[in-house]
Amino acid sequence: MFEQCLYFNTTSLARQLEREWTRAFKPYGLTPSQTFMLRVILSKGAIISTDLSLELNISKATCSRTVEGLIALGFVTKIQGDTDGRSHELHPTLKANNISVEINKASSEVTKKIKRIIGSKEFETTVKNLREISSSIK
Amino acid sequence: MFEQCLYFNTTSLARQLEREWTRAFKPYGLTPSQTFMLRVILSKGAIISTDLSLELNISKATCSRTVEGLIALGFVTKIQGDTDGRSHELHPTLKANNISVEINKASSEVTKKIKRIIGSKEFETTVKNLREISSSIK
DNA sequence: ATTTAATAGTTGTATAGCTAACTAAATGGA
DNA sequence: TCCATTTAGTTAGCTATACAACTATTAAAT
Repeated sequence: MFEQCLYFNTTSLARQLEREWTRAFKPYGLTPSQTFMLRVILSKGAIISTDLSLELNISKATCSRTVEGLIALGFVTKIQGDTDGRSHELHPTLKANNISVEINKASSEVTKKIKRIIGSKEFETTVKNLREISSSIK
Repeated sequence: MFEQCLYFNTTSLARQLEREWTRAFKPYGLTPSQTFMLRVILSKGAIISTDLSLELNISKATCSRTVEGLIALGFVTKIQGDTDGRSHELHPTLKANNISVEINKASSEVTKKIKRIIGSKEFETTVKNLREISSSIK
């Protein structure tokens, strides 16, 4: 019924992709949201909440809760920086560093699989279009 | 960081679109999920839960909960059909019929706005690509 | 006809997301 | 210096979503 609808088709595909990436990260006891956040923290080494929510395009409330989860799982620690008393730096733990390579690989495996199915070219133009739409309505 | 990632960019755009469509349907006291479900029910006249979840690409559990919400709001009624004792038909109420035209219009206004920003052509190829990806990984 | 399978829906439990309201700390005038 | 404003983060309360386990009903098999 909603063949032409951007909202419907985007949210619908998002749900399907959620399933794929959930499966990929399950061996590490992590959800996609947790994993993507952890990947940012790992790649930056240290980052504060505000920057993290910008990078991930989520609200600060959601960011706060996801960080909480990663701390509970022992993948992240909060470290009080000396510059600003309101915020603290988020650091990856050893446990996080140990799976860093693997979670990146798990994600790229799913990507490869989908690229194989739909073709590299269509994959890339679609991603490009998504980003353009996203940034133009921001 | 995830410029090339289909998962990240799809879910990220989905969140932004959610905001746009939420605003559009707010005057009717409905969320996007509720509204899209109601639009299906209005267009079919009568439909059972299983068909509804297929049409919307959601799980039967989610479907059940969303229907519950629409009933509580007085937009839908459950009617026991005579064919199958396990299921019941979902019918739109008068209250639903009264806003039918308006909610369709509200949705197409948002669509128009976004099309104006990004261009009709890009809009349409993107939607087409999303559908192709969706159906090929199903 | 009776037992087994499959199907339709609901409910429990969990994560992810949002907005709004809040606390605490830093910044900027006056 | 002190008050007002901004900024950083958390908490409350809500919806949407899924999977898994459940009830009830129908269909199929023997």
